[in-house]
Amino acid sequence: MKNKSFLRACVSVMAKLPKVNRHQRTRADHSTELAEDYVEAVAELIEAHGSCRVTDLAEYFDVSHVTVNRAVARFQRAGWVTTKPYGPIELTKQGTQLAESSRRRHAIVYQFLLALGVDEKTAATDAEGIEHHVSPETLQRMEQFAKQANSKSR
Amino acid sequence: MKNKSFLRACVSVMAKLPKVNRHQRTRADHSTELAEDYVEAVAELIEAHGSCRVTDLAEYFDVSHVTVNRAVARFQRAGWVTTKPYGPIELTKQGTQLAESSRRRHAIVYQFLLALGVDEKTAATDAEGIEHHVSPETLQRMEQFAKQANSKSR
DNA sequence: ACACAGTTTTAGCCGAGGCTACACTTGCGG
DNA sequence: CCGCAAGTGTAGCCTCGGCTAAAACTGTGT
Ligand SMILES: [Mn+2]
Ligand SMILES: [Mn+2]
Ligand SMILES: [Mn+2]
Ligand SMILES: [Mn+2]
Repeated sequence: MKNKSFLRACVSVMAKLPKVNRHQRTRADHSTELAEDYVEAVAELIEAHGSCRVTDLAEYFDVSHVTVNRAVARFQRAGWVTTKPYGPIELTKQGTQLAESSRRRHAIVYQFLLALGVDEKTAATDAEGIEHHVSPETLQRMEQFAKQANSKSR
Repeated sequence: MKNKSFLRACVSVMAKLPKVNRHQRTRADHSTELAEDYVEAVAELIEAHGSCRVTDLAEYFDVSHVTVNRAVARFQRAGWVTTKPYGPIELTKQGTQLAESSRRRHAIVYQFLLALGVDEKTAATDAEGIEHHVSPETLQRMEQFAKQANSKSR
């Protein structure tokens, strides 16, 4: 019975797994996840078009402009972006910082997946979700691995 | 200006990133994420205690028993678990299958992070979030890497 | 100057996933 | 067999993140 032994293997691996509040951390990650994607997108769109409007973000994320509008209002309250009525969306100092660290992390995760041998499209998709759950320590390991793989292939 | 050049590097990496609907995939991942964690936990608890009750899950996830109750009702409607009033929670055939594949994926991601050099506690925490965003292709690469690292160290 | 198209905002709906307070079952120990 | 603690369920609240429909604003071309 191959299945039975696999089951036992799983059990033994997961039993050793330190279970101290890891679900709380994951829930916390999710609460900032959308904000991270938004500030990243705002930064990208400003660089690409010179400004970022509600409709740009709606198209970018493939959601309705109404959804964007309410999200932007939340993130304004949180201090990451600023907007005047009917005006473009800009990043605050904090927002810029968050965007930069998020983009750095996102880029590292993406390049890491490429270095691991994952194809570009899959790497892009997976990185979009994975990035928000990567701790500084893991990120550092990923960066190191990607750099190493890069230098070898050159 | 170190910062300026880093910024340009980020831009060039992310510009090449295939952006076809990756946010939709991430949103889809999130909609099944909790279900995956629940069936995993139910399987674990049944193995450990012989049965799984609402309070076990509440303690496991560190949420209120009410939250668990409603989630279990949702997952019963979805066909992953069964419960009778005031009775224990069991997995359906589908639920058992989902639990097995989720646990397998979770274990691989965890061992992969260990192989990458991440410490146990951090690996456990990060794996809890990352697991839900790892595609079959990426999972296969991670498994391969973990196996390789394991055989080297032996 | 003004109409009209495009953009933004508001109103109001939904489900998921968190909570507290309270009500109801169940299973024991005395 | 009864009472009480622990477990389970219900009622009702919240925020987030999705939607459609409709109203309000802006900016451009004639
Ligand atoms: Mn990102
Ligand atoms: Mn993302
Ligand atoms: Mn899991
Ligand atoms: Mn998880």
